[in-house]
Amino acid sequence: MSDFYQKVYATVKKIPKGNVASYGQIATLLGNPMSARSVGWALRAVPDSDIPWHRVVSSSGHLTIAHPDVSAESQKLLLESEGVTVTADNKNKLFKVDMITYQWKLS
DNA sequence: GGTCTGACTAGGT
DNA sequence: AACCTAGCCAGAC
Repeated sequence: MSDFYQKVYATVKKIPKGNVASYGQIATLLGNPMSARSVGWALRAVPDSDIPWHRVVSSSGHLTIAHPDVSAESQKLLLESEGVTVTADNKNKLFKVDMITYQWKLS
């Protein structure tokens, strides 16, 4: 397991319940603003369910998940269970959250 | 060690 | 507003 993965997981764990963060935001916190794609790559291989990966969405708020065993619908349910409103676009083919309201803001 | 791929993004059509 | 393109970085081969 590379340091990069560890950093990503550690940062994702810090996202408060009921909030979401973008891939780019995570990357910025790691010190590499341009490595948003790599953040997604790390989340793809999340080792345990102890990590709130569902709180990470694209910068536009879309649930652009691509995982063999987990669907965007599962992510939607997880977010809603934390009080995050998830809207459905294009007849449930794509979900998204309101970043203005729910994006993780550092204090 | 070069190439390809992708849970990304910002900017342009 | 939906779609396309070009940069980015880390992993897999």
